Amino acid sequence: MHKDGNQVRVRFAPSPTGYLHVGGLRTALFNYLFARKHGGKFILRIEDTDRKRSISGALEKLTSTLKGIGLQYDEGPDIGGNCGPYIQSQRLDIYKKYTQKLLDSGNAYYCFCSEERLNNLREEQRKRKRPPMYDGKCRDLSKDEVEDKLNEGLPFVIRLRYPREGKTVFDDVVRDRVAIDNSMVDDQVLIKSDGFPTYHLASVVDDHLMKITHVIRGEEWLSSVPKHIFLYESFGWEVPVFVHLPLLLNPDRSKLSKRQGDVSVESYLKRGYLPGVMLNFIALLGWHSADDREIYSLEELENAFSLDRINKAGAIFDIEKLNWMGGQYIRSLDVEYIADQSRHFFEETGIDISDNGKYLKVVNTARDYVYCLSDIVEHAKMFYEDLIFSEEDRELIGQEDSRRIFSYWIKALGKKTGWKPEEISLLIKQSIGELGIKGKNFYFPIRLALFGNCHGPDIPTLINILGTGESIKRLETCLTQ
RNA sequence: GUCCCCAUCGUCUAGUGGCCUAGGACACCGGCUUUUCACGCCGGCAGCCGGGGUUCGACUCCCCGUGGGGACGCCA
Repeated sequence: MHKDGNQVRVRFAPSPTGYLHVGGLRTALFNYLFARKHGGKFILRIEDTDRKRSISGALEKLTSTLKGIGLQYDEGPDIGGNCGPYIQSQRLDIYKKYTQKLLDSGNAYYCFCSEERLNNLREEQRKRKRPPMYDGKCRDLSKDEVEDKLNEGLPFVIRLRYPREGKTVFDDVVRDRVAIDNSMVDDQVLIKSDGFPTYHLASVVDDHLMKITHVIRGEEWLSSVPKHIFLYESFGWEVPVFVHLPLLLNPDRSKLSKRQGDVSVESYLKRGYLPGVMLNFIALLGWHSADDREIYSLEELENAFSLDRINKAGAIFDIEKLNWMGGQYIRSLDVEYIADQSRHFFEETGIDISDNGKYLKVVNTARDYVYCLSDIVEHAKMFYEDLIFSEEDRELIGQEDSRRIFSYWIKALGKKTGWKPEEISLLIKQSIGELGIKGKNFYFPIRLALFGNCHGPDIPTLINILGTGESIKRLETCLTQ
């Protein structure tokens, strides 16, 4: 299943931006699934080589989100492993060592060009409708020239001396064979002037040192593969298998971004989209089994997943379908589980749910209306709080017929406690007959009195949840208004 | 602009030359159920980007267009 019969080792390598992007979650998930499917290892590595972008606390947030959603990694910054450290900013000496090898072999060179010169160069090239690339000014500096500039203390970067002739052909599990002309590949900066490596150097070095067998990442990396291959070959290392995943897209088909909606996994989780839902939904963006199945637990995905069923085309992140799936899960899981997961949403609102029997009934009823847990409160609070009536509601409540209904029901319900739903159904029929009020004129006032809304669960359910005492109390409240 | 990638209902997708009169799911529309809403059930609408080949036969293979996306940073 992989080269040399070695154990599969894959990694998810995000930069610590402060939240987990749904695109990142998809990459993480596919890596995870592939590792689990083949009994391999799933590694978390933090790519914090951009000092401007790193945010404090991001690491903790990331690791807890990953674990919370169920993607437990086998090696990583907080849990260690044999190939650490797993944070790139702690591996600077390693990159330095390998950069020196590149310098020695002539596959990299010092560049002293100022940012200003580079900007002007690019601008000029753009104007001439040429691809913006480094012009190689420092590519052929003599040893002495380099020495002099270094001694002068000039700031420098180290660039890859990429061949200008020929073409690079490589295989990708998703894209098949890809060919890129070497003349199109830039002399990539490997070490920035602050001494930190860029992605290209760091990820190649780390992937090799961490014995990564399959590089599974987003398609945005496809065009830099030649640089990576050149690096592997310069070091004399084996090139891993590349798997470039189709991009996740905004509704307008551009690369999924936070400008067009919520892309933070944490915020979905916070709103009570179940972890399993996020995973299940996102697995289907770019992957699909041969049959029509769409609902999978993480464990089932681990078994069903395979790289050869990954799609080539990008997929729009469609929140409508996410919502549908959310509702499916909320309705099909054990009510105890849903109730338990929803508990804190009620507590945050200050609702007293200490009566567990009632709480379970409430959740069981309210879950028909929602696709994420936080919305349950909206459909449940009427069972706990005093009802608020609009002007229109009051008018209906105050009508003579309404008052007759309330009186009748107060009296009827008061005869006993522990009414069963079937008995309530019977009582409804009976009261309609005796009062001579039917249809909307009967149901709307009583529903309003009990629930504060003309729409919602049926009356037997309402009374069953509220209990006889509270039901009578609510009817009396309306009668005295 | 250059290079690379991609292309089946509005969306996610099944389809690997005949099983396709193109299947499923979301959304949408209609019906049933319900006092109502929601859930649920049933049904419907809707697609192979275009043009050339190859072939007895193309959604499927090839070419050319077109369209979309990505990359072109001392960001990842």
